[in-house]
Amino acid sequence: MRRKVTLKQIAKELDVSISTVSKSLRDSSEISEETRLKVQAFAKLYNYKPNNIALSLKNRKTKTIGVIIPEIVHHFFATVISGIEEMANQHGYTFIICMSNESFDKEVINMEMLANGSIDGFIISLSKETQYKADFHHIREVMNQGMPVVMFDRVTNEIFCDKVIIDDKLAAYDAVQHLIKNGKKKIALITTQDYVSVGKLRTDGYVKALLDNNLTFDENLIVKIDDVENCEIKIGELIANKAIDAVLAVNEIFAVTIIKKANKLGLNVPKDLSVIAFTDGIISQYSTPTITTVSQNGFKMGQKAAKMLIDQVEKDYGEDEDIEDNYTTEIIETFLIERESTS
Amino acid sequence: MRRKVTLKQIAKELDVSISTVSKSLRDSSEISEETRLKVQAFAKLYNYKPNNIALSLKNRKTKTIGVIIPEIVHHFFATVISGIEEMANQHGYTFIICMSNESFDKEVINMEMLANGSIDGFIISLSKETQYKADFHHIREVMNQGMPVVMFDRVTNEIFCDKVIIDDKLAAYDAVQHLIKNGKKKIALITTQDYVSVGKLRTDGYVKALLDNNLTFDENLIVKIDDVENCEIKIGELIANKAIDAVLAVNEIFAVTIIKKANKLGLNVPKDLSVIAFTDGIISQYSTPTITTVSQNGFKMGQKAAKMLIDQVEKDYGEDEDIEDNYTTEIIETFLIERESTS
DNA sequence: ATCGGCTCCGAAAACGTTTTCGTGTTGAAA
DNA sequence: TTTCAACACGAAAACGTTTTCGGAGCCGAT
Repeated sequence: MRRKVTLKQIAKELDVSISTVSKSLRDSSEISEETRLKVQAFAKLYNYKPNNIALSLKNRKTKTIGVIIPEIVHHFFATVISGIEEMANQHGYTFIICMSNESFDKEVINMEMLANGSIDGFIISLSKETQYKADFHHIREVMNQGMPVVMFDRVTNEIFCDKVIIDDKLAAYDAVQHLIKNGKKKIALITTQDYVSVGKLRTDGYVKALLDNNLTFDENLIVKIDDVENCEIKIGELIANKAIDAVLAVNEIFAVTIIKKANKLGLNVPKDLSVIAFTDGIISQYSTPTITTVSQNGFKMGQKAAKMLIDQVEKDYGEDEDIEDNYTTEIIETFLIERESTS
Repeated sequence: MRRKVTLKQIAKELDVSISTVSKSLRDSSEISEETRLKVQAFAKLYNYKPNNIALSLKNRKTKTIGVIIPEIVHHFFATVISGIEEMANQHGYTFIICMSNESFDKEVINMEMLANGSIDGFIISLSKETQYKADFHHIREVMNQGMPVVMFDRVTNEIFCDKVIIDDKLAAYDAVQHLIKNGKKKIALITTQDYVSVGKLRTDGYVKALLDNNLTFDENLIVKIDDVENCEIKIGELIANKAIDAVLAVNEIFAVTIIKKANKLGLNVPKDLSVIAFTDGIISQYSTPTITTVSQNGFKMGQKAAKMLIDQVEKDYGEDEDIEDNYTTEIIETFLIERESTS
């Protein structure tokens, strides 16, 4: 149970100064070869590794990213994390994950908790409640302290910072276009409440596609669901009463739910009802029938977000105070993965 | 863009010493009420928060847990993380996640990367490759440095440390028993290679259940799959050639795959073929039919693991060197969630 | 006047690094 | 013999805390 060895201990043991040890290990030319080798050998023997915390304190850089997401038991977010980890790892960064559980308060607490020097910057996807309240003071706070922030997927126009998103409106537009091309005329939309940024945009795209194709836009064909738990009822009503022939769902759960309902009613998917879902996750790949989805490429989003953040962090270092606030918004391309739920 | 304010700055501004500021903020009785309030007001105004890194250095405790898992885009592991986060948060801990991607080398690198003082202890689930190689020197290494380690799910008997697992053998036994009770006689097992600890145990349970019920144990009814990608072929052969009436699958993917194959052959699940899967994830809940699963309760596993680790970390603090090495292994109870794939 | 005991505060060490700036010792050139 | 550079190394500051210890200054008691 030998505890970690420090420079001081090595110095004492070898009867040289701490500086000499440090320099030796960093191959400084100030040190004679003899001493250098001696120190290096000793350090290797005792498996010396510089203490990260001490380095962080000294350099005022932790090489750690704070990631705040609504939840982690969620294919899309898990995929984003995966992308973040890849990029972070590549650049020698680690990351701390906090979950807001869609709660505003927890989001705030987590940010404050990490903003005390523990991390170099944030990657965040806003909680529903935060988007609902439209209260972003905590984000401004950390940015004011000079901490870079990158938002992904659930973003807001009220904050100027780097962002990574997909073109939700266009993606929805294209999906609906695809359904129309296949002869569908009565297309429903199952989405979330409008305060969720991506939900609103997808609705816009859906509406635009209908109008551009001279289809009547029927308000009643849009089902807005606030809670995944109780989606069954509303979706059940939709399929039972509206004689629709296609559906665009903003997530997999909604999609698989309506497919199940349709099957129960003796409807065939995709013949009687075509279904497209946002978020290409595990459900779409393994449900019966498999579901056509809009691929969000969470992995790439994570990579981009991490890259942007790291660039910001390391840029800060050079320019000191007069940072040009030219933030960019990266748009990740989406594409339709066609499976059995459309024909 | 005011950067974070420090004790030193406050001290200078108020023309007192750093000690006075520190003590004031910690409500020390050494400081007069007047000074104390003045300092506190000033600190509040400038939104002072103690620098975490400095505290970590001073206390030689980071209040950070290192979590190493094979992958994160995986329902079970994501759930465990969720449990860890809950417990960690409750105790004021944060955690850093690293993925081994089932690679031994990456597992080692990640551990070494974090063992330099960045964290107080590890929670780890071994990578497949590590279990295959049975090389655990990196775990021993960090433990020798006095860093607590807790393993979960994918564990090894060769390391003595706290562990959190389910009783895989018993769970498999119970699942098979359930199938037998329902009149099934020719029960197949779709599992992984034996070096994966849980795979081996589940096989043992499967075999024992058969023998205890005087059913013939047929080696050919066990399909061992190394790679999820190519599972379709082997599973297809099983269902086509063996005239089985039930299956125990060690994960959801295998289960849903055989269900799909069965459907294609015109077999009805559960009537012609009953299916039980390990790991209660999202697929089982939404596939058609929904799948009966052995619930592993990843959330609870995460909680327990985090609790055990935190206890170790904070115990160390008191007892110094003569730590009683009485490690415990927590067994999380499992239960069968009956759904449509069994009758 | 001296002493003891408060109250209130500051200096300094410590955590483990890196880096700047001295400084002492050589050897060679003048 | 003096002078000067080159070489090899050490002292100390800095990062931001907390905490121990040592005083001042003051008041009341001897």
